[in-house]
Amino acid sequence: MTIAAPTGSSRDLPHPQRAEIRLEAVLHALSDPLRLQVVRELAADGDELSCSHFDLPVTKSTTTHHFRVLREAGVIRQIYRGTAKMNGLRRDDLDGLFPGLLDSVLAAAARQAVRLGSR
Amino acid sequence: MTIAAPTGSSRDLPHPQRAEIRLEAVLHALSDPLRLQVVRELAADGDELSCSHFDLPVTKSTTTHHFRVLREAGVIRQIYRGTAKMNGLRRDDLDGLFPGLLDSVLAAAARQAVRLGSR
DNA sequence: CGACTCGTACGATAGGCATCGTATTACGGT
DNA sequence: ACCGTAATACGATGCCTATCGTACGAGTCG
Repeated sequence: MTIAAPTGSSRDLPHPQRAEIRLEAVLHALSDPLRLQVVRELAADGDELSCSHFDLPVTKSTTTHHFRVLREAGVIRQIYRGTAKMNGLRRDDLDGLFPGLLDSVLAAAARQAVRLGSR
Repeated sequence: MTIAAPTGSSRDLPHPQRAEIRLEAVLHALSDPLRLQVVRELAADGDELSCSHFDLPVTKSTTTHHFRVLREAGVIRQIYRGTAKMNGLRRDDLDGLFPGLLDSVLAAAARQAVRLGSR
């Protein structure tokens, strides 16, 4: 065990395995407007985005908290890339576990955004 | 306006109109295991069910609370029918607002039920 | 090295919520 | 008219959570 850091970074974050992801936790994670917005942007971009890319109307502490909720629910995957932390949707795992769910939620969110003030 | 009670009952419950239903509220309502279970049974039955039909591991007070959350989120419709209160899924409204969402969630719940101890 | 940036950790706080128990109201039947 | 049943209302309680502020740790670049 002399080797501590497998991939080069000394920091690594706990992610639930695919089989550990619970539907209720996913729904709960998505039921917050801030977090749903983050997920929508991640899905729209399709790639990894840094935490600082998002311009959320809360402090950095709160932002960290929301990202952790999403990660612990299994919705996103976070990895450190130098000084930034990159966030990516776990689309493969979610689609594998709950086919169509993520797309339905994203479509619903998009529809509602149009229905309300859009923006 | 001499007629007060349209359908015969003096009690009526506040329901959000279709346009008032918010995705976040729906997701939050479905993120509770008890409530998700109720919605699954309602969807399986396809018809209206009385509150007392459900055998939830909580007291009646708590049951009332959960049904109210579902109703106020716009997930179910409740009407008094004599001494019982019948509950029905607002499938038409939900499908109209968020096509495919409800079915995805139900399918996801069914899959997870099989994946875990089923029952 | 030193300074700056990104994000975490920890504490504190206030509000929400799931839960209960008990008292109360509304209907239906005897 | 009376009782039983279905469900609500209300108050209490303890937990969860969204939010903040400040202090700290890890990397990057001058």
